[in-house]
Amino acid sequence: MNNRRQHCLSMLRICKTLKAIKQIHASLVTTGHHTDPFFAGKLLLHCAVTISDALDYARTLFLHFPNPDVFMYNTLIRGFSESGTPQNAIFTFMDMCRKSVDPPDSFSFAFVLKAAANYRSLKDGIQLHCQALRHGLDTHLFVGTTLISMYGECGSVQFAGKVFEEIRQPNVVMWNAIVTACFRSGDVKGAQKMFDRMPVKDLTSSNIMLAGYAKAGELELAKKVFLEMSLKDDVSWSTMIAGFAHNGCFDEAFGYFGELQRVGMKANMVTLTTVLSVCAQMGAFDFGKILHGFIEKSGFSWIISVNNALIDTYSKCGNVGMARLVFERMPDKKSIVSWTSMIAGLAMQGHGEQAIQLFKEMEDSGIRPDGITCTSILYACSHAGFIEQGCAYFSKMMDVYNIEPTIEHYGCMVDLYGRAGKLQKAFEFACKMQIPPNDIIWRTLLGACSIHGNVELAEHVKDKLSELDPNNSGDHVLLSNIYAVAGKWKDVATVRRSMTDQKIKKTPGWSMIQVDKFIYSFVAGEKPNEITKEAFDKLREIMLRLRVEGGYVLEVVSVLHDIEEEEKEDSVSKHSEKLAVAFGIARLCKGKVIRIVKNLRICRDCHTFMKLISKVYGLEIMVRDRSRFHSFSNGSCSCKDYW
DNA sequence: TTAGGGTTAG
Repeated sequence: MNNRRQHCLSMLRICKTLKAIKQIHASLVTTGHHTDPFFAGKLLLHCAVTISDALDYARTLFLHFPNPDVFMYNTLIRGFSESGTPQNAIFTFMDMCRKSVDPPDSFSFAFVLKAAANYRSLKDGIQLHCQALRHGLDTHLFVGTTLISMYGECGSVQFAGKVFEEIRQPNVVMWNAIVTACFRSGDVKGAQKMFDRMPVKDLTSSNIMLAGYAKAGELELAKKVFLEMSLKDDVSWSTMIAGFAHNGCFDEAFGYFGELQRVGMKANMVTLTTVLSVCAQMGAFDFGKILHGFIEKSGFSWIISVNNALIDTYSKCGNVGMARLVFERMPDKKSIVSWTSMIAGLAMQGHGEQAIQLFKEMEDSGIRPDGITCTSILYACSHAGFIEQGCAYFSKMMDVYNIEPTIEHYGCMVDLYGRAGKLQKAFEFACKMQIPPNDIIWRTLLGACSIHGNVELAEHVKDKLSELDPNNSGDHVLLSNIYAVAGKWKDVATVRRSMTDQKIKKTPGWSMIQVDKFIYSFVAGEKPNEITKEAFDKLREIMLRLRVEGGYVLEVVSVLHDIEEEEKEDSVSKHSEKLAVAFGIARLCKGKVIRIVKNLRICRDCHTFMKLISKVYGLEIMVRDRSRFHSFSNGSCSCKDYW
């Protein structure tokens, strides 16, 4: 019997797929061991916990087992608690209380409380707490710790505190749990107090403080703790990098990465994915390439998450070819994140057909899309003008893949109709949504009204926005631009006045360009300096050449005021991306691709301008705007003028 | 205790 047990265990150890699990199950049935609690328990554990997609099979196994013991109940609860449907863990737990001969133990409570925490159900959490109390397990170290975590996740720091104070001698894990719970509930001061009270602090406790401060945006406090730490590990460093990156302080995030290397600490895979995501957000292509080289050399290139980050980085830095190369190189190891990143990357570049083709390949290879994959394919359709395909994917998502649409999916659909000029359809769709439309939905529609010049609907939509997000400067500017295009100058003035009255400031546009090792940024309306003077001089020269050789005429519709034509020209010609591209032409070597990152969307005039430069100067220009890429070459753009 | 894919707009 012992030999058989050993054999079964070693079989399970090497078993990685559901198919292999089924074979082991079949062999247990032939020998009659499938009803033995030992074998059944181990098999169940493997299905419910170890293998990622075998939870349904675990449930079937469980249901066919005549008298499941506590271990089997706990295993199924554990599997469900980490799944997409943690509520099932609660149902299994209730079933256990009703039917099982043995009562739930500390493990049952630890797992089921984790489930309540995972879907943030305070109501279920409290009921489970009462049950734990009834069984005398509420002060058990494991159960108590999960109770604290659960209350923290559910935002109830008071209850977490009450549980904590009941424990006579909390260990360090429990202290960490109460500090985390405070941070989770947004109680930074409480976390600080608890941290000060801790009798013993280990490295983990300090790391929790770093992460908590950083997530709360308290970067100075995080820095202080970091400096005071006598011992720092790789987690401390990557927490700092991620913390600064999350708060938009990319330079400092990079700084910590440099410092980490200087002190001789080794970057782990989390650090690398974090730094890559900073590159992606900044559009820092050259640095991304250096990191890629480092990853290859240091043996991280087989890790799925690192590859996913590389795909995303290359995509967001405009090199979809390199992204594709990384993607193709991971044949059996693509995760749903890999597929989604690649589809989104293609979509951002305006390669709608290729995105759809890849989605098909994914389906053919038996991979099920998740909600985010569906958002990406809908995004691809809306940005390529594929209305029918977009609608078909939306239906397929619900009917075939059983995915409930979220606000993001609805957003894509409103964009799909709106961008294509079907404004009425877009409006009706927004009104009929299963969830209440948020500001983004209405803003999408306002953007569509701007593209297609529909003043009446724009005013109606702006009213909705004024209820949901009244101080958003972009909405005011957009409405003002819509009026300006329609020549309604009185209305333009009214919007302008209300912006001044409410102290709403227009976000200035900026563009960045890297030349050699430096990043230069150009901000609309900033004071002239040496760099901008150089850019302006070059820009004047370029404009002249484009007028003569390319027949360029400024498009000046999208300017706020009713001002003289000449002044409008001046305003449009100052757009930051024009200055950045002029600077690039002045400073970069011939033949080098000009890469620009911009914070807002590119305007129609700048778009025409870039197309002409690419033709007249024989250059390749890449502009990453707020939401996508424009690759200009030989007089045309990859977005096919649809954006 | 750290990370990684998604909707809009200025």
